[in-house]
Amino acid sequence: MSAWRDLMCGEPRPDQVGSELTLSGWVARRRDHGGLVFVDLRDHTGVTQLVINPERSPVAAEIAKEIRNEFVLRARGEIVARAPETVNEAMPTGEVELQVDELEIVSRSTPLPFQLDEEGVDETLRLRYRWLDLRTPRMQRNMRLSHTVISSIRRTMDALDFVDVWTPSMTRGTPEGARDFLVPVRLQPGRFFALAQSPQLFKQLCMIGGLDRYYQIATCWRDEDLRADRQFEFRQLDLEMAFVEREEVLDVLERVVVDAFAALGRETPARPFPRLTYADALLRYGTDKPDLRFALEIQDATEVTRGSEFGVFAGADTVRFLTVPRVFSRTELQRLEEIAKEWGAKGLAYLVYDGDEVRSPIAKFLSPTELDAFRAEPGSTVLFGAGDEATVARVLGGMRTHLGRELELASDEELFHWVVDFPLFEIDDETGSWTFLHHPFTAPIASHEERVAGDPGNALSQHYDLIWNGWELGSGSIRIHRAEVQQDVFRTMGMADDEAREKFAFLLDALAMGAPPHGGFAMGIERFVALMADEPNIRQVVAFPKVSSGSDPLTGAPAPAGSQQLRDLGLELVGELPPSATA
RNA sequence: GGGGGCGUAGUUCAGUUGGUUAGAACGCCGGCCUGUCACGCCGGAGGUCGCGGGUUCGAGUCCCGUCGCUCCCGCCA
Repeated sequence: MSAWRDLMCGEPRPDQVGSELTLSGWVARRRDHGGLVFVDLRDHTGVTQLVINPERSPVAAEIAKEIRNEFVLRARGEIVARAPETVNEAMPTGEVELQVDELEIVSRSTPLPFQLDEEGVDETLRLRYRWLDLRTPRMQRNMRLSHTVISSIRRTMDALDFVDVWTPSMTRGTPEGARDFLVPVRLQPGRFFALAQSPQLFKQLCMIGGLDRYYQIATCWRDEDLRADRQFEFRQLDLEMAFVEREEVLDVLERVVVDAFAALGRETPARPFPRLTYADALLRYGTDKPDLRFALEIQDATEVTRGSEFGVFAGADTVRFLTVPRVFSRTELQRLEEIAKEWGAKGLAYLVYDGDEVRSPIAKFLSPTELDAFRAEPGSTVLFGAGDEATVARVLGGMRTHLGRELELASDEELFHWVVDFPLFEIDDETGSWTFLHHPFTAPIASHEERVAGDPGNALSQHYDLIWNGWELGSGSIRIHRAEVQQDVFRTMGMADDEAREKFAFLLDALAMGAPPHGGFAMGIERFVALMADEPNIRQVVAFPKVSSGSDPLTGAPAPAGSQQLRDLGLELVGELPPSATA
């Protein structure tokens, strides 16, 4: 029993009536009745009412006059039962209260910049005073939920004999992928570390090093624009396993997810999670991370519309449509068309089945066969995408997601699924040459190894994504474990052998010295927790996040560097910089 | 780099077609109050309407620019 508190503020109950004890916490509210003073004393467990009665303790009553919101108090007194008419059924501790004998103001507080019980407070203000925001039930819940998830993950990994290995944050820049955060080095001016975008290569080296099952809650850094689900720095459950095939990796991840649900006392999702191929996902949902909580599916009409009298259909590589169980007004359709155009559509053809009537500017061009193919229930709308395949998928996929959200079509179940059989390569729009879809260490499926060099566009990879309600939780793959396959991949990407050697000598050497087959996964911790907490962005589950411009309202970082500091690093600022950049 | 939304008191917001001294609630300060629990009552302080420019007799309101926040596209191996 500490002198500071014998119970937490949420704990007093009727069976403790009569006990003399100390409570410590923050003042949530003071109700001063002139004589009697009531104080709601709060900590993260809850609130207990203190009663300061001048007849019981004149000294405490004198002190109580000074009390303001968010003062830290220590109160010693007796837990007493409340009179029946003063019981507060709305609070767990509402049957009792602490009659205060001794009261100490442990710490004072200035008036707050915002009220802790107010909703909708500007987020920058909350972040500027995050220590206050953290006191709110929302943030307490999120921080503790985050902890519960992470400790559950560690338990699962431990139970499955994974070894937690620390890998460097400061490492060598990766030539492709996201922008690196660079760290200048005083001992070697002009040279830079890059902050790790992920421990990818190190964990592969762990496998080659015989560590067999590696994991880490790894912090990663990527210098890309921030989003609701993206921060400069974030954590991932990073794992890698030797002598495994895809199914064993997926099994581990499913356990991690199910155990986390159980740790939070929630109904666990059914295993195994459904599988969807990349090709199927793109065809039916127009995206590789579909939200499957609603059933809308895209259908292909390319065959049906071949030779259509509607020129747009006839001239398109691909024609697909999405049937939505709702009728839209002209205005709504115009709005949808604008959205479709933002995604690259030239327009948005539609058929509205409004009762017996079909509203559509294009119906008159369509043959009976076509109309038959598109026929839908009265009270629905068919939306078309026509053009190249990628654009059609993007437009109709985007439309599906947009309408799913807008029309609130999603069921309230938690849906996890895997997307598998991704292509190994895609054409880089800028260079016109082959580039990897995920990273260059992903293995092709065994029967497609020859295609790496011979037919890259048709080589499927052993990559897999884990999707939860339309959010990409993470991804992984079986990796290349043979140096010659790795060389083939680099060559297909147009990387000369000496260039590959220069950038990845250590990997190629390692692969050449007894590399076991291996594969792994990386799951975004903050995304997982944000979804668990039902928060719309990951800032709400990060203790001290950055805002979308990339700055931290609390510390004011990033900040200019002093000129001496820059000189030590061999750095000089050039070009036009905002005034704030000069120290 | 591009597109959308927002910016009025410490906070959350209202502010009509451009028109008198920019309001409310909560918070804050002072006073009263011994059973409240969103305590109550009385009184008070508090505003560069994000910033700059323009139109106008007159701008919180209209226009242009800019800054900040936010969501999205690009980007995120």
